[in-house]
Amino acid sequence: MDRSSPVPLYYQLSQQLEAAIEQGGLAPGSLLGNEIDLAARLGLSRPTVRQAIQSLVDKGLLVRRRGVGTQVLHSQVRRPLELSSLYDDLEAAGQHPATQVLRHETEPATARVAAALGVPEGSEVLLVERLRLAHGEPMAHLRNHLPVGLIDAGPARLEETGLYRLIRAAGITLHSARQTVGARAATAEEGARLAEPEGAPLLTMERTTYDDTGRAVEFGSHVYRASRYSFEFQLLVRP
Amino acid sequence: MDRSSPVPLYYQLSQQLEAAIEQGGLAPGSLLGNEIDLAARLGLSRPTVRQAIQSLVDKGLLVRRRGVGTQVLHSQVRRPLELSSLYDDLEAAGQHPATQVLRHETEPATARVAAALGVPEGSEVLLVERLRLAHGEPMAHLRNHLPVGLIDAGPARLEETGLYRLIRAAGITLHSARQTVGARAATAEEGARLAEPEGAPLLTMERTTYDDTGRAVEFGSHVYRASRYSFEFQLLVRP
DNA sequence: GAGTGGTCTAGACCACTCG
DNA sequence: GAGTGGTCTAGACCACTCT
Repeated sequence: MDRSSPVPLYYQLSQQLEAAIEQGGLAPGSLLGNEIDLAARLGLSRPTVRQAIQSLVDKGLLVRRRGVGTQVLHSQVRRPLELSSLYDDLEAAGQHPATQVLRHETEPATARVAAALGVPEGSEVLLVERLRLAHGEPMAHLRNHLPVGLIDAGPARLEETGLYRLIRAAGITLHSARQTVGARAATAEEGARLAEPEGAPLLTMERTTYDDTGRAVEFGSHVYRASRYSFEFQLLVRP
Repeated sequence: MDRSSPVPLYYQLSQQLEAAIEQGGLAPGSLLGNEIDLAARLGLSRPTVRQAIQSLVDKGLLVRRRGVGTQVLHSQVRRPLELSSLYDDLEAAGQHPATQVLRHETEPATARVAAALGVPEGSEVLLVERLRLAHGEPMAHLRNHLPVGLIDAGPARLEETGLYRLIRAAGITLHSARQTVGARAATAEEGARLAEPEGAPLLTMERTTYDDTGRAVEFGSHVYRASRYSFEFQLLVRP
């Protein structure tokens, strides 16, 4: 432990434990050893050690049982559910994402957009409509509405990166999002845009994203080719 | 605060605060007052008050800012993402769910089922195949594979309640699940089962559920009528 | 009965935000 | 500079599990 570091001690410890688990130093199913000894060995207080362990329990890497001990989970999978960026996901998967900006303009908010963003109906909002490609093939059609003035990026920057990065770059801290995922058949127009036949199944996602004060910063209506894309995520049960 | 109760003090406090927020006693955007005063007023120590507040921050009801204070979120929506039971969801929505058990038997595990459940390929596993109805209309076709002996419920009990309730009733603590949500066109057979035309869009979900030791307890391949059902959930951003 | 995690206390110092 | 949350300590007692 490095006491001169600005990184909190509990966080240093949780990262060391996580690394040990990921790299197999702590085998799945093995016991971690009790908190008191661990605290004494590291020269930390018990609450600090507990805080480190609790953060890994919250992440789903450890399980604690009263009277038994703290155990490394047999988990086959990791990766938590995150508020993800399609652009970043594709890039991380080596899919070479690209973006075509189809529209980038302000328009009066419809009732639905106004309700989602919490602005008056008819007030001006920014509409960004994009086609997302992977390996040069269309993957998804993305329509987003944002409050005007939230980001100052033009079409050029939108073609280089994802929307979430631009929102974060504007100093906004994302906090939560409400999503609805469904499916429907492609219209002729949608099919032409996504290189799918009319009637092909499409995955739809509507999402409203909120910042850390609870204000809506983005409302998206997205359509994905079901033949090329599915949502994958991990849920934790609330205790 | 009731010190004679077996309910932890931090939990009593977090429930009181949550109730005050839900019922509007604490307005969105308002500050909670500092921890020290709150602790003194309630006769608690500061770490105990912090634990209560932190649990609500984790739930997404409050936001804390160093140097500023603790604020009630302007949140428009609540309901966290949970490992949900379709049966319970429909029942809570007043949709009068019902179940037809189509199959309930053991069979040798296919490679895919074996990999998901972590059992040898070809070993016997329980297959439960059900049709879920709402208001008497088909909603979804549910296929689940489980380790044999995990639950001892026959078809009769499966028609009365959801699978998760039976698993929990068997003394198993659910911990996490890995889900994949996609879409595809209905085959003729699927269409007939769900009262949809062939080629109609269907929502698909595959899910492996794990207990608190990390062992897989259930693998499900489910198909929902996209015209009747969509997934709705809220995500929190990891700090 | 021994060992574990769960809860709780009463302090302390620091980093940050704001006026 | 005043006020806030963030971190940390060194104890204490309790509830539970297992042998």
